[in-house]
Amino acid sequence: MPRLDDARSKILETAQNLAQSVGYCGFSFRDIAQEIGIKSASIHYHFPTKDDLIIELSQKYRENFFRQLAELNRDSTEPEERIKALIQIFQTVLVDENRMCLCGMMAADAELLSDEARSEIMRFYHESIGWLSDQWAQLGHKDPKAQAIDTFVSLEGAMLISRMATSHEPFEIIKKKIEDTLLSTEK
Amino acid sequence: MPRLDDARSKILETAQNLAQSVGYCGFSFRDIAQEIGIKSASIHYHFPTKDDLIIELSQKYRENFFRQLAELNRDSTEPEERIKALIQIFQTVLVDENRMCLCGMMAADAELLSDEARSEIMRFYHESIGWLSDQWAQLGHKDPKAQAIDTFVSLEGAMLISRMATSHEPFEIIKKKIEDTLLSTEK
DNA sequence: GTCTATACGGTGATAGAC
DNA sequence: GTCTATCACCGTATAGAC
Repeated sequence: MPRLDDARSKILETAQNLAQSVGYCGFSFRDIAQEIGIKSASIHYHFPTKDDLIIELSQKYRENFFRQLAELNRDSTEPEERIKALIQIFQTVLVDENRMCLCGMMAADAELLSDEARSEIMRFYHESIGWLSDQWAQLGHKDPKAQAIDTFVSLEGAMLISRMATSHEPFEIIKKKIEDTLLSTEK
Repeated sequence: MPRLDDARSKILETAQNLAQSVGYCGFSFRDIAQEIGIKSASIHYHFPTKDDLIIELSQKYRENFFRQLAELNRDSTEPEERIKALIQIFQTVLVDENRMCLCGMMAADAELLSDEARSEIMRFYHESIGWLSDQWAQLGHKDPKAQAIDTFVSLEGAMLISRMATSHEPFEIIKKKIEDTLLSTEK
């Protein structure tokens, strides 16, 4: 994934990192501005309101996430490997970057978001469940949608609690649980 | 649980409800003040700083929570029933009050909290895992601590995502999964 | 596109009257 | 204990120069 160095992309990238670290109202335009070395007024040129920024940031996050999943669908023949790769994406965000999934973080802030921003986050959730349902269905799971929701919700909870507890143990346990379910799911 | 009507208790109760709805930086002293019909300066008399308020609020939340669990230990002879009752506590918070568990919400805000406030939230987590481990151990689970963490993390994730998606489906699925595990755990 | 300057409400917090 | 008044600061946002 190429990192564009134009201001607009920098703003989006920095805002996303902050949103995944401290949530919607935990960062300001001035925080973003300081991080990338411009003034907060310049950000308003690209994104008139904070809501505009959050919406586009969430769209980009979703598009990027499902682009990765689409690559998994192309590269991996086995749904089992794809689900493991999804877990790895979340693990990298948690362990290497010490951040929450944007969806989980914005879920906590749901009551503070505009309807449009919240819809964008909901779309991330529903598309994730759709993708996971497909994988579990291909594996012959008897209730793929329930298993998909279980998988997603457990991973989000694991990231949330692991970050707070400054321990990767919760994530590792959920990861192992999903892998055990993969092993016990008959094809 | 008796509701005290002195100002201090009202402040704590209102602040807790707000914290569970919109998180640490989603509410202000003025929000609390308006809700209970006093001025924000009066709150500072009882709690000099917002950090003081959050710390005491978190302590009270934890004490109240584990008081309920202690009652379960006294009233229910079966660990199975106790775990179901724990799920019911979270379900009431989510469904009837449309709120997050305070621990999960503060977990999202972890980077914004003082060390002391964060320690208080971590203590809630660790005591929860301790209690759940005991129950699963009594049921003869082969890895009670891992199952305890799985249970807790899944419930937190379920509350987080259910609230965002305005659907109780994720919570219901996690609830059923835990109940299935209860059924399949040999004594 | 980015800047300076500024508006203006919200925020935690304090001083002092009652 | 609660109030009014006030503070310094931070928040989003805008106007207009360059």
